[in-house]
Amino acid sequence: MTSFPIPARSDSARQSLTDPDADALFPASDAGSDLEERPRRRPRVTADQLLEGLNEPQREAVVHEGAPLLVVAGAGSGKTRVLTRRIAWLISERKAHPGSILAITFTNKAAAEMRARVEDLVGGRAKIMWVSTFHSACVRILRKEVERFGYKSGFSIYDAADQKRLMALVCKDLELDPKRYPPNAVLHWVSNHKNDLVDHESAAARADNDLERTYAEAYSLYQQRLKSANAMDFDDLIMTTVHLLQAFPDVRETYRRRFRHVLVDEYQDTNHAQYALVRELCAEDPSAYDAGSDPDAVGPAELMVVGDADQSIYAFRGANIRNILDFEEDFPQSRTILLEQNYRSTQNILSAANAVISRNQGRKPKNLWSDQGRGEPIVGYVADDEHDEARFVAKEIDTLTDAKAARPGDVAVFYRTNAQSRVFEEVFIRTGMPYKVVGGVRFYERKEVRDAIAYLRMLANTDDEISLRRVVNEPKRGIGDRAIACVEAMARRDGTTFFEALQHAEDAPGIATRSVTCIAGFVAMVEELQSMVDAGERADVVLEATLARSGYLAALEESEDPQDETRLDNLAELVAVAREFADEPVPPPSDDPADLTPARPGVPEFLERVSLVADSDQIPDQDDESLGVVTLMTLHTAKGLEFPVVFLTGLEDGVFPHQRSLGDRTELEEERRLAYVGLTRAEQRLYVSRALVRSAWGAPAHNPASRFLDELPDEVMDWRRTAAEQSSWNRSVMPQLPTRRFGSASAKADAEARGQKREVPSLSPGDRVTHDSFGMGTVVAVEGAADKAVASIDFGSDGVKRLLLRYAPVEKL
DNA sequence: CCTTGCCGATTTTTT
DNA sequence: ATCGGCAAGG
Repeated sequence: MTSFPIPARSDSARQSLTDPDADALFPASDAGSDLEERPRRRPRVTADQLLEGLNEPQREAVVHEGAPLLVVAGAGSGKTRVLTRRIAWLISERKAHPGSILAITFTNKAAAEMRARVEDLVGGRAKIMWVSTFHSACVRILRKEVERFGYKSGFSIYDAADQKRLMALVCKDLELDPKRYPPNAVLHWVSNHKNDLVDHESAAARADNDLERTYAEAYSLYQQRLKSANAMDFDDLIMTTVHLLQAFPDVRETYRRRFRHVLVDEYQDTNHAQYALVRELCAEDPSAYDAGSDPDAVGPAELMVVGDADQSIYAFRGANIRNILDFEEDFPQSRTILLEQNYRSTQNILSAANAVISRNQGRKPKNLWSDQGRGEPIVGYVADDEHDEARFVAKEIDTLTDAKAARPGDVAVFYRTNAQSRVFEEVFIRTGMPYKVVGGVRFYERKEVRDAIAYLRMLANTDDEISLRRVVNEPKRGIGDRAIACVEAMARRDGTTFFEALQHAEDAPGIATRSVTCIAGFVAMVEELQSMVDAGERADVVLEATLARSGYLAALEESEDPQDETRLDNLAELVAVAREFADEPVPPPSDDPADLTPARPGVPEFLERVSLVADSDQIPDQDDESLGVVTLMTLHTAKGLEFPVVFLTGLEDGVFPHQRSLGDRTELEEERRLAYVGLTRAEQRLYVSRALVRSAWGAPAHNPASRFLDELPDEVMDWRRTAAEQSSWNRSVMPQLPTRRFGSASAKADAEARGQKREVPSLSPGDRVTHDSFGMGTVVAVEGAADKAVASIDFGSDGVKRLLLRYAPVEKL
């Protein structure tokens, strides 16, 4: 089963996944005539209706006026509801112009849904609100204003892969040793600085050792290359917007005047740059809008942020949990409202989640409670290995669906890392269970899709050298490295862009005549396609023309490689996505001069949509008629969602919590928050499981129980199968083969569970070893040291294996 | 100039 | 285990 994550359409139906009470505004008596039938244009919603069904703190949050407001919303406490009702309240009761509202959500899907729900309440005028992610909002501002910084409005947006490619080029130019300066590490360093609003000049100025100076140099060159390609990376979108607002008071005033209400969801996951952006837009700091110097200055916008410090799980990408913890100090006049009643889960599930999260130090205590009764116990299962774990999950879903206790669409399977999805897919395919993997090897990351996108990008922005170089010889058209190097040298010499140099490639010194002919053909094709883009042609039409005209389709069709058939399918899918995009109704042009809604569904608009989609934008809509499909995803992607039945899998130290977090308390606490997020996604039934043996990198590894399992209170647990049953079963039924595997290893593993670190055995050629599944062997060679040590071991009939000693269950004899 | 084969890294989580 | 990037051959 192939699954195509398709970007959520902006008008996608609201789904019951995301909010349980979605949305009991019109009570039972009215339910027959239901939402669809109400006149689309101007539903009359009274104040009472807007407040109906809200508890006291929720109601206060909806009607609050004036000072900045922090809503601390525990998991499942109805924060989406509060946000949508508040927005409706602002428009309907407080007569706010919908265009004066800026609501920031975490994903485009959440944004679309919020907009739809507000529309249900107040009608179509809600369309002109800005409801978007930080990144989308910034792009909209930048498209309009960034020329002041010397970028062109059609700038490209580089994703992680583009960034890496560019940084690799930069490192090569600087002749950095990739061992000492891995492009990824440099990128990470750069990203951290951008998230802290440190531009490359300041970074260079504050570098105080050789390592930092080298990084800063790479940052600087990387930034230059971005700019000359007229491109920005994700972090630039935010940082540049903040710098723009700071550098140009008139721009800042335009937006401050426009946005009178700013609402931010998932505030615990904002980074410093996003925090600064909010402050710029709200003018919270009185000194920042000194009325004396600027007579047109406006007062601060009303700010409401919603979040839960216990669900902060993005520190690794720069999120700063202090933003929410320090809100009251940052905004001294602010008010805080706590939402502690949980409407989602049974008490057993909440007790489990509370018990786990309470182990974190220095958190503000919260008392989440539910009046839904204890519910089912939490089911625990210890599997032999990851396949057994997957079989258990599949069988359990089968049992539930047979008993009509759940539909496949009610079920979600969570895991820590994307790689863990495979086993579940295998079992689900075998048993015919309908499923969908969200995230992972994403549609937009497949080679052919990236190639197609690169074509479009290059057409929309010929300065985009990274995209241009990607497609210049794809499919093969006789423009090789040699020719590229000649053209590049000329571009550098003359200070022109790479594309300009291509246009008169015949002048390049040392270039072969044959290459020149090939290049001329390429340039002609690009120029022809460009004229379509310039004419504002629909994205799907341009895409199809590009795939045909470039020979890309033909090359795939002729290919023998069976993989290329899938590639064709994927491209067809991409065209379909583009068509769907181009067919979307264009929002009515607004009278507002600051309105930036893209007007045409052309190539630039399509690229923007494609660049900013998130994993969770691809969660299947489970409409109420169908049985739906089981959803598989990482714990990170699961944030903000909820399901009647949840399987939390791979609860093993080293898997979850992740290996890399084991040595560091703050990282371990983030993992624990992730566990908390996972546990609190469940409404009715929750399963936790682990595998005694899990294969990674081809070698089986023996993992001890996750410490989070120990933190679950006994009284809420129902252990279907424990480690003790497991090993005794193994010993009695299959004594000969796996005893060695479990007999020696489990005692050792338990010891290791406490000691945290698995030590790497030191081996040298000639040593005799045993391996948990290959048996006895002789070391042939050892390369690398410590964590990276790899040994070649001769296992006789099993052959010579190369094993990463950190993971391989090898013992020296 | 393009294909084949080997080596090496990769896996934490994502807008 | 798999994929992508580099070195040698056609």
